[in-house]
Amino acid sequence: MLPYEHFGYIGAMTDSPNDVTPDRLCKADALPPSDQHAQQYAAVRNAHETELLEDYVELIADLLEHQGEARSTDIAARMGVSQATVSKTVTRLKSLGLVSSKPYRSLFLTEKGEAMAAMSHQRHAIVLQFLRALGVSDRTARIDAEGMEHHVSQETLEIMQRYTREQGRRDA
Amino acid sequence: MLPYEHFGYIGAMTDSPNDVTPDRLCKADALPPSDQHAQQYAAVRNAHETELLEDYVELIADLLEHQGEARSTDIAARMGVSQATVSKTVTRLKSLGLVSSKPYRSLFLTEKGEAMAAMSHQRHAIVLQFLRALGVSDRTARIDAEGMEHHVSQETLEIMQRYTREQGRRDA
DNA sequence: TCTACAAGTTAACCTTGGCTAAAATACTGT
DNA sequence: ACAGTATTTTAGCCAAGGTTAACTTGTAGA
Repeated sequence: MLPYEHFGYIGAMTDSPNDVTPDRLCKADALPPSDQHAQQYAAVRNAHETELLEDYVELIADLLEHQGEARSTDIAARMGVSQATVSKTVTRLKSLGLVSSKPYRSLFLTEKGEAMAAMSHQRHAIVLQFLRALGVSDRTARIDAEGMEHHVSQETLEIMQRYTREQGRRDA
Repeated sequence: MLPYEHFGYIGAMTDSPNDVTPDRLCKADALPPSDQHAQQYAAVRNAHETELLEDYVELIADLLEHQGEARSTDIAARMGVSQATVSKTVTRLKSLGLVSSKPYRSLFLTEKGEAMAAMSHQRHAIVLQFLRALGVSDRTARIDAEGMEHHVSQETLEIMQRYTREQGRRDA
């Protein structure tokens, strides 16, 4: 069974179709020009390339901070993946100059890796806080943030940040 | 050069670090339990599996609607990939029962494919409208929506929808 | 100390999603 | 009708990210 079959959103929507597709997005809405359309997909593919690397680096930074060291076992457990997979990915991270380590020893971030981790962490935090400020439950916000963070442009990040800030003021 | 190096978000943030990391997310913030953490990543991997399929199916539906037929050439141009890639992916879509076609002929969606396309389209529309309602520019909203749509849970979708609706009322 | 168990690595394999180049099929215009 | 062009498919290549199984290394306890 395909994952999407679990999603079951269609049923939940049929009662208010007008809210879903206002005029500017309904049937008559034309397709964007091919080249622009292609650029959108290219952006997504581009994001995919670094997504996993960012997740690793971010996780390694978190482990270093909270546990004092970053071990493959922990990464494997937290990523829900086998140790062999971690080992292979770490090799790649090393070849990209993001991570350093001696064989059979725990992992460290290079300067480049730390920069990436810091950026990733910021982005993650902004998206997570935004979702919570919107009213999304903590559990869901965490899951969604994990997936969304790599696809949010700087423009949108700034807007999310502003929203979160204003929302906080409103509560106070 | 890694794609993330183009992003350059760190510089933009250093002036207001307090807005970025409030107490509950700052250094002291503990890691979630391993198994829950693993589930988050699993959810992302799961989304990745269907992402591309959904994009294809959604695009095929759009082409059928706006151009009357869905040809590999158009898909290749719009996705920004080679025709060979399209051909291979379409083979997979057929084996999954989402698309049907005769060799060297244009493509159709099965019932299952249409259901997926409809769901995908709805989700896409909700996210896009939400971003625009937030104040994101059209160009950016399109790009971000394309990447984000596959990672937004139903709970968040409903909240986005409500926000967009209320925002619309406020404007009126 | 040395033996067992835990942790890390390596090898061999799979699928997906890209690519190019070449072959097969469909379409169009004279 | 058929020659030439456009489209689609096939074959062979590659890298990424996953797996299991077997091997190496590190470490802690008797």
